Amino acid sequence: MYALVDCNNFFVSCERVFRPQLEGKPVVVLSNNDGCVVSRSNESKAMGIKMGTPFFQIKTLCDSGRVIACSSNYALYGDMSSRVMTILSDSVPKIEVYSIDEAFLDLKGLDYNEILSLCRALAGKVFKCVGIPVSIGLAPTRTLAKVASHFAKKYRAYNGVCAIDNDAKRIKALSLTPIGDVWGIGRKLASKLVERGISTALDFAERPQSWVQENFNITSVRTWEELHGTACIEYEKYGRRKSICTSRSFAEMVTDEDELVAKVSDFAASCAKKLRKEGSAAYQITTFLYTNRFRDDMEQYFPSATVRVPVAASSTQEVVSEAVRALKIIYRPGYSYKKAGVIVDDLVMAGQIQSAMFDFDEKLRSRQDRLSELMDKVNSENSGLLRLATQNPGHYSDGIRCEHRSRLYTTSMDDIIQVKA
DNA sequence: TCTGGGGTCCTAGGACCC
DNA sequence: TCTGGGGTCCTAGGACCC
Repeated sequence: MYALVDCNNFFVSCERVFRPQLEGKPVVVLSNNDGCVVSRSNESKAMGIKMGTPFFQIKTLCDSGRVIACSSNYALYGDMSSRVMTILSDSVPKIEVYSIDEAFLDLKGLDYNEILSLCRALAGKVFKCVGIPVSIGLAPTRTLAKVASHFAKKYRAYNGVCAIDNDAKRIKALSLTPIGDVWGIGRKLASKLVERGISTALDFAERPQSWVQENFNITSVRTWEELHGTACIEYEKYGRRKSICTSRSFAEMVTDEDELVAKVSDFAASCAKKLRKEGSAAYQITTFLYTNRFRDDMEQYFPSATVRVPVAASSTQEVVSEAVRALKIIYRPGYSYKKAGVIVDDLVMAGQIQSAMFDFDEKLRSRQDRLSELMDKVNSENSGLLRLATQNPGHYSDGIRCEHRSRLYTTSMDDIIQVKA
């Protein structure tokens, strides 16, 4: 059996832990820049507010106090998440953290009765210790566990834990699940399936496997298998990430090249820091720019440029200078840019970097690496104190809108440092 | 006026090889 | 004028996830 533990309305629940007065009220959490809705309480869902709704469309509701909006506070959510995950991993042999608010539990070797009571106890323990309500779905495959967790969340009678543990329950659950709600069936696929008369997960499962194979791809066949109770989506191997990205939309559109250089430098510096933190280095650095895709009245331009380095890089200096080089390749005056970002990929572990045969810059590289190490050390105590001259003073998140931000309740030192900076 | 950010996997098609 | 066949590898872009 697989168990999927899913935190209910996670970001909203995090806010409520520290502001209990939000309990029972319609609350939403907004994305960066107070752009759109990314988490909703049950009450705001009931009002018909959809995931991804642009904030300006519900601003009147918020201004009149009928809905409470919070700016997102990722430092807080990350910290709450790790508290939840710690409790889970202390309680079962192995967990796989699937996202900030979800984890699969490996329950091998436990007998069924034990599993059910363990899951009930776990849900209680997480709520008691962290204050976050969770739903747990139990089933023979991950896809069915996802389905089960939806039922656990939707119907109070389950008390937070729902098991799909026989065929009758499986059929019943699938018949009540819209095809688009199935894990792995996205918008495009769902509409194709609906066109072919398939509206529920059961409709899909009842088609012959050969039909799925002929009309769709391997991913859909796996989903079909999983819905039938055959596990075929593997436990993710704990590999390192294959790419790292830092990007932001801007509150105000940017036209000036120097301003973009400063922002891209910040994003690149952030990528370099993430690389060093997990002990890897990158052969490829990509910079991309977006104009505002919602403005039909303006010229659109979505360029990107990728540069390769001969020796995998993780120093702030090198990643920043390559990202800026890529930016200068794609920058065109006359456009208003709404978003930019830097991606580093083709990653290797820092210990396994292959030196280039004619690396005339070897000394320079090793000095830059040492300097970056030093920057990390200083910056860990004084966030953002040391930076390259091309970077912005302050933090790249400064200047983006967050007018409804909660305090950094669990990481208060960071709070103070941010205020100083 | 105002519309997020960070990932993974799959596949078609091109480049290249013999 | 006529211009093969079969295989692998790589990559960009699409679809999906939270």
